[in-house]
Amino acid sequence: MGRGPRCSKDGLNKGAWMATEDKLLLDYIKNHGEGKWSNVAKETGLKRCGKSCRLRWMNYLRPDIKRGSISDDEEELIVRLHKLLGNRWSLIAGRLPGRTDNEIKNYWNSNLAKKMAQAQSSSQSKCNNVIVKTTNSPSTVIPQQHTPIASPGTAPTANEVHLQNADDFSNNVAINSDDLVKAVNSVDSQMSSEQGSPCPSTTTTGDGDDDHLGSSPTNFMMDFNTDDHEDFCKILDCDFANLSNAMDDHGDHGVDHSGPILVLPKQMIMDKNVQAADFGSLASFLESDEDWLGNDLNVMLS
DNA sequence: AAACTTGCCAACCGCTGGTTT
DNA sequence: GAAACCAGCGGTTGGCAAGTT
Repeated sequence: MGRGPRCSKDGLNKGAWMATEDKLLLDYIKNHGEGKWSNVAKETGLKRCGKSCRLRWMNYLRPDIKRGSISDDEEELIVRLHKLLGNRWSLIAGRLPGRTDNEIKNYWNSNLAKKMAQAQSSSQSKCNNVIVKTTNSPSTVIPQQHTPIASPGTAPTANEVHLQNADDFSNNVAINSDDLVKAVNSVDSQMSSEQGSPCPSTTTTGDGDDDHLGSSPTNFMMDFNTDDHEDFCKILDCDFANLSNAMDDHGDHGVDHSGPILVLPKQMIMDKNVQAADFGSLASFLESDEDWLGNDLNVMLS
């Protein structure tokens, strides 16, 4: 696409970083702040490309990085977030203070993927159906034609689960999960600007304005996992148009949704009186031990 | 003790999207 | 508008340590 390689390989070091290289990079960041990675090599004499420097800083040298094993709570959060977001490691990491996307990705691949695969194989033998949950009627059981998206241990795929008839939509609302991700990002930036500071759940590196730690998202899921559902409601309030569009479009089966669709109980979303309050119940729903993206929330693609 | 296997994790690679020139 | 630059993301790889045969 008209661009050469970003990291010229000539004369650059590769592989594990030496302590002296770390020191050069740390000194540079101390003096100049994060960013301008392409200048690091020029100004420090470090024989590493900017990309490599950035990675070293983000994954290892940053002072707020939490070392040590992943706790049970963190693991549970990773599993839940992965169900919601798929392999969007940076988004997941943004909700685990001190953890890097690389660390979470590695942890998933080496630990959780296997666990999830085992859990899935045991549960799949019990049930090969997808349940569409409705507010006013008993759950509708639909023959599963494919593995639902976000099945444990796998990234979301373009699999499809067909409803038996269009009436099954009547009590449900479709939310494009990509829109949900946008909403999460949107509220992140909104809350950051409201607070005029980086995410309260992440620590800053020191003194300056350029102490932004990457995207510094709010710790929405961590907060959400406490009893405070306010942030979750905020998300859906602040970018409700996205969700509504996906919802409105869903009656038209010709609409091309780019991502997987979550089907939620319609009443939970449509009733203006409960717009905020009922997302608390949605929060409770998501909080529950139910397999909310696998079965109780039907996941499908248009 | 040596050879082999397995698992972990830091780092690399290719790609994308946003911004600048 | 095109090209170049840059930051960032997710998939993959390679080296190392621990465990097993």
